[in-house]
Amino acid sequence: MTDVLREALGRAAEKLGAPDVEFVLERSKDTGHGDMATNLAMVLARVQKTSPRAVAAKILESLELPPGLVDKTAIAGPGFINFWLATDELAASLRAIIGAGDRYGAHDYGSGIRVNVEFVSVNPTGPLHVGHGRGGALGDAIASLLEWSGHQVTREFYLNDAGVQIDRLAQSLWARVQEAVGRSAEIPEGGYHGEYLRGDAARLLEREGRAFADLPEEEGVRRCRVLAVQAQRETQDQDLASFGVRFDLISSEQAIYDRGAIGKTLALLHARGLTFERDGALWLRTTDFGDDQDRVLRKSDGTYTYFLPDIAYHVDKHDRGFDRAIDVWGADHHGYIPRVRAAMRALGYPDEFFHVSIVQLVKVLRGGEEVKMSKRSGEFITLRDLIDETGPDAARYFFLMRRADSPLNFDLDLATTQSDENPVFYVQMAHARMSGIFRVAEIDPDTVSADVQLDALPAPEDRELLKKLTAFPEITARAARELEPHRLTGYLEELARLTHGWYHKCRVLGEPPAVERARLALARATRIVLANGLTLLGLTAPDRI
RNA sequence: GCGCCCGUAGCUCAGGUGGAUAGAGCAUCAGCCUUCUAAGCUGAGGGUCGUAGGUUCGAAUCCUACCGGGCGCACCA
Repeated sequence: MTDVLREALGRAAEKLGAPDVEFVLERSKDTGHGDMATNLAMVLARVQKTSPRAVAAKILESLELPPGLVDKTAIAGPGFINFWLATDELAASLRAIIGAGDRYGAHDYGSGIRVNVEFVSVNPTGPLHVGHGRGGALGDAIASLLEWSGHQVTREFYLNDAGVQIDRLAQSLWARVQEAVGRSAEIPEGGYHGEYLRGDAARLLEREGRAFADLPEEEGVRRCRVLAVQAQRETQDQDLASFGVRFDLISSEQAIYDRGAIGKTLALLHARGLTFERDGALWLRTTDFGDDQDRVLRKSDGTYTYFLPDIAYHVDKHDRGFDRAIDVWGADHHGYIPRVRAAMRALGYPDEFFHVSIVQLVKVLRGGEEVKMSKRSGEFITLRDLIDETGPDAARYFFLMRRADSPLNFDLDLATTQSDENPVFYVQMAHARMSGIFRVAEIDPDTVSADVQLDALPAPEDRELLKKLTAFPEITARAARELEPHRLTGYLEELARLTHGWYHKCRVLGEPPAVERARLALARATRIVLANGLTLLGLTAPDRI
């Protein structure tokens, strides 16, 4: 309906001699301002140097609207034009919601666009902590939003299974193995002190036999390299699975080395004349592409920096045919963005190809006090601990309810509260209440007819709730375009508030038949939108709580 | 020192491609239970949108400077 109105306004602007003017058509924030509002007159007035209200009057004169769309128009404030939508138009929206069902809010504008969303991508050196949980929730939600707008999405995890940190992990595990058979052993400098390696060592000995500990150190450590990574990956996968996050592909850094992608990437950059040698090292001239200093690709000792395999990995994403590569990174990596972007430009990729969403830190609060985390000592709140305490729904919701680039306070007490103060509970409760109506009536909601007389909805709350439902597709589109799932949690809370208010004020069952039928349809539509929003974010939509 | 992010109600935060009287939740205060879940609802108070300039008919939003907080500035990963 907004499209029809927008086109009509565009044609009116054309008649007034401004064919390509950009204007805003939005939902009115205030019910006194009708259902829709546009600033078209004010924008035109600026160009034509006349009074906005006078222009608004001219627009309304030349505006040709199809019948049955708008009941009433008004010029208001500094020159806004407000529209009151006809009841028939709202009735059509109700039918559209019910007709689309679990696809209501989906779009197809992303059709044919292939997107790679890479997230979590934590080193396989220990369990996931809460920060990874936020990245996981965000990446998964971004991926889902893009799918809902028609994109073809691959969820990918980049596994840093090469490099010096894996050596230290292997040495640390070997030390725990020695310890487990009663020998004294030291965790190496920069190694991993966490308790989890003790458990891994015990399981390893059980599986491989006690003789494993008697291997020569070199061989023992070598085998620990593989076994340690495997053990951490298993734990991480279990944690992610119970969090409802699943990947289409795990990409290994080691594999990038093994298949010679490093050399190819180097050759690619060299062929473009963008590398140079200085002080025995090989550099990439990233300053030509917006970075504030050039970066080393190959150190003077002959080994590669992390930067080079990372470029190779993104080349690989590009070669696999993705139109966009979206990376979800922790805030501590944001300084790394300019050099990777520079590398992408150096390779001639369009700027839209590479995007990074930064996730800020999570502060966990209990009883109003911060729960301190220290990775160095090996004591930190793991994602597992968090899920065990709050359940996956609350954890996911809390991670998503703030903008990713602002720090998050995760209030454990609030997340586990079964009351309206808890936003997850509040939204799920709204869904459960809608389901409750059908349960009591002993009606299958999917059989409720959408073909109802909207005049039979007597309360303003009926109309307000329905209008809110019709905003859902705009919210999913905006959230997908901006890669901002928090827009959806915010919308769901607003919708839940209206739903609870409507439920309280407007009875459904036992009303006159026409009213009951209309409200059953409205309850069905509300249930659909709440369920779609929750499902999209990876949460359950319970029928009872 | 340089770069990026942030600064909005007592608290936690939306709004940020310039638009109408700056919003929500929590907290506070005042009310409301013969109900399809009170696990709920209604109302009130509460603001120099960090500060100072600038652009504009119009700035929380854009620009500049400054103040405060976070993160980053490796031939680490």
